Amino acid sequence: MLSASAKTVARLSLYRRILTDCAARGVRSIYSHELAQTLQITATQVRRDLMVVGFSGSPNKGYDVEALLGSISTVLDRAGGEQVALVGVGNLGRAILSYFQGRYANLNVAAAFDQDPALHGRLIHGLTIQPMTKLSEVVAANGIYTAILTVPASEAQRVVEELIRAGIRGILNFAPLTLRVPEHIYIRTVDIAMKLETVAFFARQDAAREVYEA
Amino acid sequence: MLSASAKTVARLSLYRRILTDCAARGVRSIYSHELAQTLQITATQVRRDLMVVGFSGSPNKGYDVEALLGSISTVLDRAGGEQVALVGVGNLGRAILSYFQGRYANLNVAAAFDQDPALHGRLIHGLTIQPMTKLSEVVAANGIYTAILTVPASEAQRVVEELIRAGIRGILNFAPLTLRVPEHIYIRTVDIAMKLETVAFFARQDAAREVYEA
DNA sequence: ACTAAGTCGTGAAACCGTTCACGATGTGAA
DNA sequence: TTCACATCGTGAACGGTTTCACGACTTAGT
Repeated sequence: MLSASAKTVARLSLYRRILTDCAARGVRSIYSHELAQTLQITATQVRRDLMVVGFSGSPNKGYDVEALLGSISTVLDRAGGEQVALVGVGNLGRAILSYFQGRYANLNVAAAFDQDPALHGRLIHGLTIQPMTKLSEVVAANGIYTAILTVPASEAQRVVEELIRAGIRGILNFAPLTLRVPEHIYIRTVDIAMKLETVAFFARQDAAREVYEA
Repeated sequence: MLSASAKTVARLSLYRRILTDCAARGVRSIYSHELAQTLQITATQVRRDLMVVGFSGSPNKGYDVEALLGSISTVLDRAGGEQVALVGVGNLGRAILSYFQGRYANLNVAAAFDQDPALHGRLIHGLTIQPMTKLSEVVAANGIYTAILTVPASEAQRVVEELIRAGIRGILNFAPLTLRVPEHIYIRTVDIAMKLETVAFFARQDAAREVYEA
């Protein structure tokens, strides 16, 4: 069993994206410093990460693009492709559905749910919106264990409990609050307002610094 | 000049959200461990962060909610409210516009831009979409230095250069690539596909662990 | 007034992730 | 073949963040 940190896994995903692009352009091999430069990290970092997946390059040719792609995919991908459920088909949910529409070969939003009866049965970005009551059934039938949660903050805790009951073990949450989940559930929250506030803060600091240093 | 790390600033934003809620419910004071529990971090972490903003509580009453709110807001907020531009009014851009619509008193999306002439002049979620050529003018006129970038990956690097030329110093990027920006520009990328892949990876690991440990 | 209980503020330690530094390795040129 | 060179793999050092541990403080109860 491979033990990689969340940061390493995240970077592996980014390496793969670059490698896929390289492969498409016919590039056969790549050096750690090339990958590093594209992502604006250090070459050592890249080599460390690849060490984690147990991949070796050659001191002269660097890394074989196809082989590395395969190696990373073995680590990141689920056989048969990762099937994901999206819960909460509001504006953000739709945007995400649209974004994933056939974009990634191994990462597919396979079902979409909403509690609003007005949406049930409607076809949105290629998926028929289903009622929450179908959750367990669909999740089990499709071998889904990962969900994208795009419901209002007020609903999120309740819905997350439904998800877990239905067998979901990994959740990407967009509701701006900290959800309570059992130990064995992996959950990451993307808090856009918080991120934006952070960006604004540092943009302002830089402005101030310029002023003071002038 | 206050020197806080990005992580601390991010948490301050979250503390404030909780405190705002407390204030609305009439709660007068709060202990570090209460804030900690809500965010699922440690009480020490909370106290450290508040140390950074120079706020003191009392050993018996904890922190005064109103006073702490004011203190954090002094650090995070820009006088008159933060004005932000959104560039790229596709599905995700619209979802974000809709989300910020009057939701935060001190954080306002003040202008939206797109390169598509078909969108120019159209009113979407309360904003009239403007052509990119208006960027400099509008940014200068509204004192904007922060932007949300929701354009396709293929356009992102070009657009980010336009933003910087127009005076933007902080960028929240949703395009799935690493953008090249000068030293003094603060940029954060939210890469949804990468995040989802990470979540799926760990959800799968946990599943495997359960199986092996059983 | 004194004690017990609970929280705050913070120096020091621990932890994790990144970077440095360098030996090992493979390749091409003389 | 041998040398010069560039990159790889990795133990050790480093730096930033979190957590521990504990003295200081405040209040309530006796």
